Amino acid sequence: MRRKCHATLKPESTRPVNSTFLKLALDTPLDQVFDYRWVPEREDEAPPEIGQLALVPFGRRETSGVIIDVVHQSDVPPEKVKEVLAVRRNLPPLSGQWLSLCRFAADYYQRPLGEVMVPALPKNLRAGTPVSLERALKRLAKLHAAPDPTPVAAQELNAGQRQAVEAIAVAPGFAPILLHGVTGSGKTEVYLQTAACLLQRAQAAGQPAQVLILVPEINLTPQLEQNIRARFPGLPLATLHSGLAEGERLTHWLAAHLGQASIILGTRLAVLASLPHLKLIIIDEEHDPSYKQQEGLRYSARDLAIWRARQLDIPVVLGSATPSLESWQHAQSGRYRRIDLHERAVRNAVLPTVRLIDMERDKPSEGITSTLIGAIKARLEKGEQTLLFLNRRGYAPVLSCDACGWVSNCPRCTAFMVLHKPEHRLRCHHCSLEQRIPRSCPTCGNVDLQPMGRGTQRVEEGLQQMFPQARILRIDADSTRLKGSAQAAFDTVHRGDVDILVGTQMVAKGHDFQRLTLVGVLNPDTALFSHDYRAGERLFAQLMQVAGRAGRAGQQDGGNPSEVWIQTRYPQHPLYGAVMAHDYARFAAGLLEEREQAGLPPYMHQALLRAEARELQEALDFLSTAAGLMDHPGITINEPIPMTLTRVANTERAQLLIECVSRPALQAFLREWMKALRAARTRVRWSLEVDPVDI
DNA sequence: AGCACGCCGACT
DNA sequence: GTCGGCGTGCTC
Repeated sequence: MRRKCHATLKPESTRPVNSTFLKLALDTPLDQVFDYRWVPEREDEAPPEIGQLALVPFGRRETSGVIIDVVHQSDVPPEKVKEVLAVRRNLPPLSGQWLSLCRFAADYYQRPLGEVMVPALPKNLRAGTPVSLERALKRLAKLHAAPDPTPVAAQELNAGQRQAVEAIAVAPGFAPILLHGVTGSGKTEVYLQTAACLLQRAQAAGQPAQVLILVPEINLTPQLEQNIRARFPGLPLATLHSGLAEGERLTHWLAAHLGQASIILGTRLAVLASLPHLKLIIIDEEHDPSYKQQEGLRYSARDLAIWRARQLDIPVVLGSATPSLESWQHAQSGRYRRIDLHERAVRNAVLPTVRLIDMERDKPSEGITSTLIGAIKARLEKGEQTLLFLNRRGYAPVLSCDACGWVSNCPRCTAFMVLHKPEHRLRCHHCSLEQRIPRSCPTCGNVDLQPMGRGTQRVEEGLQQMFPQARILRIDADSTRLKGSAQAAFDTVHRGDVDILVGTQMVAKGHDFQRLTLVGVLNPDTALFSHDYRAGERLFAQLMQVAGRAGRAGQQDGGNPSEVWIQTRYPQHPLYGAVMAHDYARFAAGLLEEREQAGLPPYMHQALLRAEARELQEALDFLSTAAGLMDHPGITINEPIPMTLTRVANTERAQLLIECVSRPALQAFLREWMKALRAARTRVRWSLEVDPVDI
């Protein structure tokens, strides 16, 4: 009440000298900050601080934002300026370093500041409802008091690992280190001992310290979390990933923000956490595409992590058996330091033997060649496990009618409806439309509709017929839809209650299955001829990764190394040659040469303007107009083209590729271009992606 | 993006 | 006569 009087006291007079305005970053697509008037409740109330959160009226609703400045003057007409509803006082303000990180991300990816900052904070902090920090803190104490598993001593390091730990630990200031080593070379041990080293040193110096460990997928957090807890009993650990409930997320975020968690383990979103005492960043499987956010703010968590390390002048470790070409090239040029782990650190372990099966000679039945069937049989007899990898879920990618040529097209997308047999459904993997499986052909009435091609469900069915006694388990996005079911499935495999595991890329990452001695790769060839120039790189990484799943059961008894069989129609393809030789360096050298000649990343910097409309022509026209909006010396703007998957959910999509050899020049152009595009109001939905990965 | 206002078609 | 379609406009 009193506030109202104050506000209307003398609207025409000069502003009071002591009036206070807050500049707020709000979660809105409008690229601007918003000024609000702040009035003290009591005479002696101190003004809010930069980095605190404020609740404000915005349009007809209430929203909260981050205070990015506190000023005594506003350029906004006084009648438009509204008053702050509340300031969250019971939270230490977000640091200047965190604000700079967000400012950089907003600037680099061309998004409004508030759209970066606000979604990076737990919803429960944003809401107007008061959050009792005490109760949060109590939960935190509980979190730390969780019974730790039996402590596990640090493993003895081999020469390569020791060199890596020392190099990282003594690194002065900003030091990007590419840790290159195959599965089983002991990268995790290097992470753990490096973290231990830094934390101990900080503790000895009486300094608080935090280590951020990023992993590509939620599925990988429980395993690593267990490792960390076993190694560091009692050490406060926070986890951050999208699987957390809001309450949990708040608790863990607070543990990080208040500096109480020493180790923060998380997926890409954790890179935007507030970490006041950050001293080391570790990015596991740094090449993994999951580090790229594919909607909203399309950031690369790896790139932001590196920026963050530079900002804080701390080391950052990028670990991978198959580094991204960007990182590999930086290592070649000397910008990153490369450390190779040559040996397999696990005792007696040798690399699995990788062999090809020529599908032209050995015709598969039920998608599996006789060679592979024989190898599976041998494993069943010895009580060992087999993993069959097929990156295609569902029963069959398309249902068709032999009589008239009808195929199960999605009515809303330029894609097939995928047959899901256990669910008795046709399902579009792009718009999620579902239909019953038609009994007969919708065009000609033929009752004999044929599934074409093969997904994990069909392979599972075929295996059940071939090996009726075997315990077969399928792990893919469909079989693990329920929360916790993925973990349960992996546990079943680890317990040894599975003979044959069939899975998509979900099974390719992270898990070591001790009794697994055979990996079969069913249909990798499609990636060889993809229009996406990164498909080969991804396939190579995937094959190396899935090959690494083979455990050491046979070897510990002095048996043969594990086997990997790849079924292919192109056994001469150089990619497979490099996989068989476990030779990433050769493969990368070849790709880098191709990329340089073709003018592709990492020798070129790209951005992609995407447009969506009801009619394709509208989208293309918009892109043409956008292309002609500004002069662009030194910048290549290509022809607008329809996207490969042109229509999704009845929306036609097109894109425009922008290229420049200079990143700063591209950034400068994009900044001006976005300003111009935002000013030109259009009916077409559009978005910009900087450093796109799927072209 | 939300969330309003505003002006034309099928219903209790 | 209203309910409601989504076109246009604004958010300190």
